[in-house]
Amino acid sequence: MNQETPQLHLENQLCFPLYAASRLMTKMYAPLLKELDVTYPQYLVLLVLWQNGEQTVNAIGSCLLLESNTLTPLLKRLEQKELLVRSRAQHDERVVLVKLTPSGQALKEKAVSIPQQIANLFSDVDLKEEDYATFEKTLAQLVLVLKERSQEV
Amino acid sequence: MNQETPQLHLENQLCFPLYAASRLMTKMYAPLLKELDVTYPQYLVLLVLWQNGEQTVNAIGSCLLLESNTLTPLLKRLEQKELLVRSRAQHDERVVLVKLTPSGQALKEKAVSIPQQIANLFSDVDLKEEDYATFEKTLAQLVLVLKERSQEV
DNA sequence: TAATTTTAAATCGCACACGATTTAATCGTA
DNA sequence: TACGATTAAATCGTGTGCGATTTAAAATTA
Repeated sequence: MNQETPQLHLENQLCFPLYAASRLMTKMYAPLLKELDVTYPQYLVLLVLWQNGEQTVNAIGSCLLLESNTLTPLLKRLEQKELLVRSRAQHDERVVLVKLTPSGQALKEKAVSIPQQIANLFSDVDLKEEDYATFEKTLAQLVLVLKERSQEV
Repeated sequence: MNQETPQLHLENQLCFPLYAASRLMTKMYAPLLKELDVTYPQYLVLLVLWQNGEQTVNAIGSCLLLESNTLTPLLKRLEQKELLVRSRAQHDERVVLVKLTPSGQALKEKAVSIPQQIANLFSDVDLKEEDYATFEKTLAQLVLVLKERSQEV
């Protein structure tokens, strides 16, 4: 069809492979997360809580680049599952503290094997160690740059 | 906090940087796409139509890795904006053909500058040409592998 | 040909994302 | 101490994504 504007071809965009990879990767996690009865974004919140313990909605958001408009409903769902509790901070009533329940903490034991299970799904992929290292590093750099850019008002 | 399970640390996941990069990248496009009055997924559909011309819902979906459950409502919105028309194929009434309207075709002229504008936003980023090439190649490989895996039933 | 299976979209329900606004608490300053 | 500005969550509305199901048409097969 249109050969005059290759810059608009799907395969020449950086954005699309990122969008595709992100969604496909999430789908790989789906069957594993089903065992935990959580969604992928809920899993990310749990990762943050397992790693850093009790913290504010904003703190979780700054880890995951999400805001209260997304987090509040998500946290309410995790609260309904009794994986965490939300409470107003005493020293500042604006702040909501999020803390794992014992059952939320315990769920970590079921989650520890997930990274290895995901890695196993890639075990047969022939990818140069070196190229993968470059990939991870460049991706991290990209995220950093994008974060900077998005904060510029 | 928890030093015993580094495999669950956010920074050690591959999935999270992909998720973050995808969302941040979409946000970079937002102000440019606002000029066209389309969303990012709508823009992707237009890219496919500009590139390949009239085609079925399934064909668009296989380019973008989306299915009719996502595409049908999205295409209806683009139809309401009069950027495209949907019609049943005569030879097979199950199939819906999607075709740009003149105004949908014309919108391409406003879109051609977008890739360059995005590139300009990265112009000051110090990234080795070579590393970026490796990055793009590895990302494309990753998407291929993930596509294969997701098709395995 | 008639019954069964397959296929393409559409529909449904739920859970994100996110821009924009609102609410309530705290801060900063005159 | 008032009072406007700032801050943290919550709320609201729209638009995806996607698993699951439904609908209707076409293909296959008994």
